[in-house]
Amino acid sequence: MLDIKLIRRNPELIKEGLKKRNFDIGLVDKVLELDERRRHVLKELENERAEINKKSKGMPSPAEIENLKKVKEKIKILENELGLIEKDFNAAMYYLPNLPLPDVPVGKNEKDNKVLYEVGKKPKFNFEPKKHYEIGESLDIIDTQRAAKVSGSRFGYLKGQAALLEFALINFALKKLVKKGFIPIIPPVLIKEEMMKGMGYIDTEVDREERYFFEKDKQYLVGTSEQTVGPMHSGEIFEKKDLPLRYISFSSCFRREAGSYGKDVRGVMRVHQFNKLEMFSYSKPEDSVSEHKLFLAIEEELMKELALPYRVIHLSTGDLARPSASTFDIETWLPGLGEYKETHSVSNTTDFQSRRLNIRMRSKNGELEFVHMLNGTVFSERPILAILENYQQKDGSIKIPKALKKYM
RNA sequence: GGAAGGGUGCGAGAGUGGUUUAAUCGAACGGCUUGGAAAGCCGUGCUCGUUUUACGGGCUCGUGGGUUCAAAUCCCACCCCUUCCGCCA
Repeated sequence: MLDIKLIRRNPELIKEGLKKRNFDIGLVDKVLELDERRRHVLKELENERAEINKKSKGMPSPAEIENLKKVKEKIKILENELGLIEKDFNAAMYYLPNLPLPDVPVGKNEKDNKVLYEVGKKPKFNFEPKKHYEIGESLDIIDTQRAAKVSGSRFGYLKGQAALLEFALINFALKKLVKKGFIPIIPPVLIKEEMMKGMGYIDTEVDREERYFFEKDKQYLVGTSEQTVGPMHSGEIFEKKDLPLRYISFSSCFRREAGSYGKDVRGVMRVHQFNKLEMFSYSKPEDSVSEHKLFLAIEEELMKELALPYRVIHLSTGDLARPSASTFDIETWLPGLGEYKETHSVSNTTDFQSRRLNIRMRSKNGELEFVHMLNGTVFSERPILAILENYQQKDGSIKIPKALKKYM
C-alpha cells in the first residue's frame, strides 16, 4: 500500500510512478477525492463525538441525556456515511501497486526488460545437446507421465539422482547462507486470507486466480515461502540494531499457473508444485537498495560456484509484480533448449507490504518507521534442469558440478 | 472433534460501567542536564485540524458489530493462544 500522506502531498510524483507501470492514473484522483470526502465527514463526526465525550465525563442530567441521544443519532448517520466512503477508499488504496524505484527501466512489458550483463561461459558440445525433459526421461529421473496419472498435468516426480540432486543443491546453498548469518526456517505453507492480502498477492482477479484456496478453512496455499515469512513479524516493532533480519526459508510452493496454458508444457519447468529455498529480509529503509544488491550478489555467488552460465535482468516497470519496487531476475542458460530461462527473482518491496502488515522499526529520534522487505530466490527446482542440460555428457550421463560433489 | 481457561502498550502486569486522561514495574530510543557519562527529569502508538512547530480534537485494551448519555469492563460473531480428552506423523 502507498502512503496516503505522500499521495496528498505529491500526487504528481505518484502519477508519474504509476504511469511508468502503465497504471490507470485516474485512480489517483479518485483516491484524492475519496480522501477529501472522508476527512470532511470524519471532522464532522469527531466534533459530535467530542461533544458526547465532554458531557459524559460527569453524571449528565436527564435533560442533557435527552440532548445527547440526538447527538448520537447524528453520529450514527455520519458513521454510516463514513463507512461507505472508507470502503471505496480502502479498495482503491489496496488496488494501487508499488512505485518503481528511479533506476527501474521504463517499459510496457517483459520485452522491455533490460539485460544488465552475462556471466559464465556457455558450454560447447561435440554432439547435439538434449533438452532437460529428454534427459529426465532417458535417465528415468523425472516422471511427468505417472505424475499426470496421479495428480494431473503440470506435476512431476523427481526420482533417483534428480531427487538427490535437489537435496544436494539445497544443502549446498543452505550451508552457505547460514554461514552468512541467515536464520534457517521452515514456514507453514497454508496462510490466512488476511496475511495473503497483507503481502499484496490477492489484490486483483488475476492474482487471486493464481492461488490455491481452501474454501472450508479460508486458507491459501503459498506460491512462495515469502508469503508466510513476511507476515511473521506483522504488528511488531523492531529495534534498529536488530535490522537487517535475514531468513533463509525452505518450502514447497504452489501455483495454479492459470493463464500459462501454452507455456513450458514439457517436463517440470513450470509445475503446480515445487520446492524453493528463499531469502527474506526486513531492512532499514535507508539500506534496502544495498540489501537488494546483496541478495543478487549471493545468488550470483552460488551460480558461479555451480559454473552455470546466466544473465542478470532488470525487470521493466511493465513486468514488475504489484508489490515490487524493483526486481532483478537471473536467467540461466539451457543449452538443450538453446535459450535463457528465469531461475531466480529478487525483489525490493520497500514499505508496500510492511505498511499493510504494520511492521515498523524505532529509528534514531525515537520515531517509528515502516521497514523495507525484500525477498529473493536462492534455488528452486529449475536450476536442476539447468544442471542437467549444462553438465550432460556424450554418453548420456550427467557430470555432477564440483561444488555439489560432497553433498551427493 | 469435545471441555475449560485466556488475549491489555516494547516486555511484565493491574483494572469487571463514570477522577482510568490505561495504574505500577522494567526495557529501548530521543530530549533536557554534563567537560563526558551515570543518576535525575521530560517524552515515546495511529489519525485529523493549514506545511512544520505549538496547541487542540478523535481513535487505540485480539478483530468486527451491538447495548449505553458513558465500554478494556456488558452482549453477539469471528480470529488466535494455553491446558485436558479424543484422533494422529
